[in-house]
Amino acid sequence: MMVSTRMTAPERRTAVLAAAITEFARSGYSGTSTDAIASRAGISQPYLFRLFGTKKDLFVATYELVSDRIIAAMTRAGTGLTGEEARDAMGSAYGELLQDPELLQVQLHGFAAAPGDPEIAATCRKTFEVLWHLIHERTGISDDEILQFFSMGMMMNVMSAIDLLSVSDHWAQSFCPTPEKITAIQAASQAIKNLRIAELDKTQEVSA
Amino acid sequence: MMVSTRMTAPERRTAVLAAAITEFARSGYSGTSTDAIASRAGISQPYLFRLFGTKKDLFVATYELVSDRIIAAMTRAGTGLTGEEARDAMGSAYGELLQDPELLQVQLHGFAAAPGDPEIAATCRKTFEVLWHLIHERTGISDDEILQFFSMGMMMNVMSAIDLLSVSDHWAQSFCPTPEKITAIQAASQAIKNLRIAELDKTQEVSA
DNA sequence: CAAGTTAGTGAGTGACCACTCACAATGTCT
DNA sequence: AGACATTGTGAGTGGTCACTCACTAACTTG
Repeated sequence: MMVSTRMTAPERRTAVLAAAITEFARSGYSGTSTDAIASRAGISQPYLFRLFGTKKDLFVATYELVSDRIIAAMTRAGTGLTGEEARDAMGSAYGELLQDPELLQVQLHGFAAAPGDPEIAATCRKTFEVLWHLIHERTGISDDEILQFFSMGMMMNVMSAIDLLSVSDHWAQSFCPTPEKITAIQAASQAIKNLRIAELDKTQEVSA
Repeated sequence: MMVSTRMTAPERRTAVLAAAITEFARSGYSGTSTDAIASRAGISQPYLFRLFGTKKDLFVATYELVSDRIIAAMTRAGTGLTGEEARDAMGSAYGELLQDPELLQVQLHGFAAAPGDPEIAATCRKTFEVLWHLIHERTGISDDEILQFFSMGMMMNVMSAIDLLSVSDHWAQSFCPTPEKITAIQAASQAIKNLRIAELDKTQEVSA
């Protein structure tokens, strides 16, 4: 019936990771079933275990992929610049990730899962370490400024998770780092919400 | 066998909420079983459902209690002060919560659960709103400064979750907001870790 | 003490979940 | 064409989970 598109194992792994980002972003480590990831990736659930071994291994791999993408985006933004220019460029690069909230949300779910799992906690600390040195070396800003830089990043993670910018009141909009981006981010936020609703409808259709 | 200490329902509710804070802090919304909370609270699991109706209702109640405590701590710190003095006092009050990480971790788990549950997301936004107005009215600082204030708070939530201050390298210690508190916080972090290990041992004894 | 109310539990139930194993389909190489 | 390796799945399995129901134990009030 279904035309089976065979892939190489590495190809399939990256496809599974893409699905895992979406599912883990929404429901977190414990809240996501391996079944949900497998069916989103278009493979059977047993094969997912052959590719990744364990749910935790898959989560860590997903988290690390997300971290790599974030680090890559910031590195890209900072190349050729130094000092505060580099800092600002890297900061905006992180801010632009708000428009693709899945990455930030997976990161947040890594942090949230950390108190219950030392291995995940260690992975999170490792990416902190890499990012700290990246910023330190590229920008040369002070420790305090790096702390503020990270803080703003964590704030954005949370903002994207609780969809803060969907509130139109002044207090909520005042969280938007750069006013001229408000409309773009709101549009993105709305688009994602529509996508989710559409998906929900689809699920209901199927189960009906 | 067990001497049953009967309580009134409200008393029992607060006892259950205390247990829920501990369990949800460690394992989050999906990762925590109602059984774990009930047995920590010393009651049967069916009675937990009679008291709270639903796991989600219990989580929201726990999150709201935590928020109330955080807001109370900051309000207490800020009374009698204005402007930057009030801001600094409230900031240190939040910083001191690092020594009792359960509150910050429950908050973080609320944020993490938000993308998967609109009701939880709305609850999180509500506490953001209350806190924003509290800070705005008590300190009168600018919107940007409030953003920075919140950002630092979110940073501390994450720091406590991934136990960042347990790393002794310079980059990690540079995240500690006030150097003179390092030893106190590290001591607290170590004490909590010991507690957890002791608990784990106890569990293993029981199951052995 | 009897009647009523409130606190509390033992024993399930159906659904789901991480993970396994034996086996099939599809390619590649000679 | 046949041997071999790789990709992939159907059908489970033991365990856990949120939640329910019928019931008992204890306090309160007249």
